[in-house]
Amino acid sequence: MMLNSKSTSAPDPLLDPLNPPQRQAVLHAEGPLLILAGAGSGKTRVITHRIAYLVRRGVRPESILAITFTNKAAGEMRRRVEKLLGVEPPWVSTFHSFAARLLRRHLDRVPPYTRDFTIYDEDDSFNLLKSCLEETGVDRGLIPLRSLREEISQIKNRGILEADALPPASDLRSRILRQVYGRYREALEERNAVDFDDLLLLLLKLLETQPDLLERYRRQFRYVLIDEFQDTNRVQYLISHRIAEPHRNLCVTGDPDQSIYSWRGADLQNMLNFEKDYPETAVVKLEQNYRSTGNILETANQVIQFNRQRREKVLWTENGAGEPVEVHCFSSAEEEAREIAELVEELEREGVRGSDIAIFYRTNNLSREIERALVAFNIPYTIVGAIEFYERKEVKDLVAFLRLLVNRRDTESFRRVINLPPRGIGKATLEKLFQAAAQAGVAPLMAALDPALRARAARGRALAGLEAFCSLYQALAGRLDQPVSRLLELLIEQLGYEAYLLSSGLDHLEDRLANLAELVSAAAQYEERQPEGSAGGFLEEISLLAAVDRWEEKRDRVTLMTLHSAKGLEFPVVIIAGLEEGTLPLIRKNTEDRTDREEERRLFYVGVTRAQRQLYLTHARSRLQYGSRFSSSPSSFLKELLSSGPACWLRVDDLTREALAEEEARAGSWDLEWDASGPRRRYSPGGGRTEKDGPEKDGSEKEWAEEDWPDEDPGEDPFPPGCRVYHDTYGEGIVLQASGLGRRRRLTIDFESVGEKRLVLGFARLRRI
DNA sequence: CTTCTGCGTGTTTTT
DNA sequence: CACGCAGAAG
Repeated sequence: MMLNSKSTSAPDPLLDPLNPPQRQAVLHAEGPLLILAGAGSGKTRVITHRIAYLVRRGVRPESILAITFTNKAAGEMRRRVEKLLGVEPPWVSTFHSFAARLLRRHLDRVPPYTRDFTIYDEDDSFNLLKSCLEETGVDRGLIPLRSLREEISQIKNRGILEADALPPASDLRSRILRQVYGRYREALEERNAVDFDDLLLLLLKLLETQPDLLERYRRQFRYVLIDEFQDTNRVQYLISHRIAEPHRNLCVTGDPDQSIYSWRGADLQNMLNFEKDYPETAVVKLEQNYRSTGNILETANQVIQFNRQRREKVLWTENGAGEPVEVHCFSSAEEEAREIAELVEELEREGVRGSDIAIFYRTNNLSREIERALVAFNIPYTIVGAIEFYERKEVKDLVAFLRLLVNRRDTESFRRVINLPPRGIGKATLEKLFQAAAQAGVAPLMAALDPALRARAARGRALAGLEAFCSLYQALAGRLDQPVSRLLELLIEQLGYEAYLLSSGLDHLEDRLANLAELVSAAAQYEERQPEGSAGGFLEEISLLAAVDRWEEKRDRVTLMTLHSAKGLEFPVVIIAGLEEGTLPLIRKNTEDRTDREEERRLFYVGVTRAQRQLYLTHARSRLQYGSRFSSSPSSFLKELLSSGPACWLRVDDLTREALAEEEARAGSWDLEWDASGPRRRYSPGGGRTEKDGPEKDGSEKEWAEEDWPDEDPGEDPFPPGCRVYHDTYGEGIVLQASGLGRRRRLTIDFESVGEKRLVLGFARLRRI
């Protein structure tokens, strides 16, 4: 990794470790700069050294605005600059955190917003949108909420804030969209809340409508750096453009081949058109890779060359070729998971640390099977994302209460906690309360706190419940000056939340109770980091935290994450699972081409280029989904990998080759059973009945214990020629001949159903019969 | 008002 | 399978 550079003049820690293009990028202090940085080309190093270099030249650290993709990356960058300089640049963050920080200072310029606004996450804004839809009386069946939400997000990412600014509605759908969007916008303002898109959009509007603010930040941020520029959306680009326009010190880095967020509004055009807005841009290309072995890089290049919409770029390295990249095929996802666990175990036996191993997959649900296998093998792991801590019910409950304390207009949180624990306030009461609030022109919480108003909305048990809630609320509101962790403790205690959990009949009670403690300790950690912090600051931090940000690399723990989360990271050993057509590339049914194969390929590329020393690609022939088993073919990406003929950098399982050949043969045939429904077919073992997930598996799994598979041990031959065997897919057969030893032993078997096949012992699930 | 049951449906990916 | 939702009983 470290470059060996012996400079003749005095050693310079900022420039010496850099190669010529890297150095050029660092030295280009003034004027627009576009750094096309291939994977593993030392981009982060260039950015940190550039920041350090600017500071050394006399630029004040607070004049530098650096935007990264995750908070984790931001933290790392700050630390690295600190190491080089002894100074931490204060403005290194994600776009969203940066926006939140500025809005926290100025959003009261856009009434009715105040600086105590709440940030709504996906879930909150989804719920809010749902009630907006109900209010407007639009038939729910007309447009799925999901797509409505998506479209609204797209609108915002295009920079449109007011519903009136939408093009006049022509069809029913856009009329509804316009109407609901308008209502949603209003509802957010009433609640003093912003969603993720608003953070960016409102900041842009603030810069566009408040000349003094624009001026101020233009003067402050004399140098702007944007990392992962290929994944910025229009609004993000405009924010940086507004700030950098006069002084033109805008440095962007990115790799078009790693653009994987177009579904979130990321716009490659930002990168491709950069030179239009900044014609005097200097372009630096970083193509030397320091991260991976030659073989891994070869694989990466082979993958990405199949994309048509790209600028030619070939990564190269001086690193050795290393081990070949391995492709493995398994009969089922369960087996895939088990074999991955076994592989991890073996690697660890060889001395690889668990934390040096990462397992990637396309969708979160693929982690389950793998997790199960790792647990069975007693291998410690951490999983990034999936069931997020801050999305758990018990955590959300408490956070909602906290939010309501900070922002009384946060009606979504109010809804969540008003009857928690149950105190007899139901839909009807709530409805009346909302009406009373609307009439009085106040937020529902304020109506509840007003004795006259609440008496109008409820009586009897419900009224008593409201009163109980209000006295609790007021007691806690009086304690807002306390540290957040203390406030949370009080909250848990006074709500009687533990007792409520225990009597709620929810499952995983110990976990939930432990989560309460973890939340309190997260707050305590926040206080330690931010002694000046407030409840509002804590809330902001947790709502802008990404899954990876919460991930702490723990020694000896294998890491599991989605390919998206893997962006920007690197691991000595990488395993990418589920390389199956339909899964990676992911293909959604009933949606034509909404998924972009090129973006899927880039995603695969991102995964491949995370690997430093070893890369394993696995796929399974069948997978459980929705409770029944579906068969799956190898990913077309694997086919592409193999298309260049025999390659020394790739070691491919015979079963994969067979599967690909089968797929090819099938393509032209009219085999109804296999061909009817596209890439995903119900699994039919031996070509017969549909197999429902049955209990018979348990019995057979035991027989595949690892001790049956001597590794490179010539001992006795478990499958001598002439013996009869059973195979999960092919059924019964007779071993004709065998060669090789241990797990790599190859068998030629004559199956009754499909004829002769060659299989690799270590990966074929064979049973002697 | 709360809780239970049965039915239908199927979420990429994440700030 | 597993979750959310609608509808009915208590």
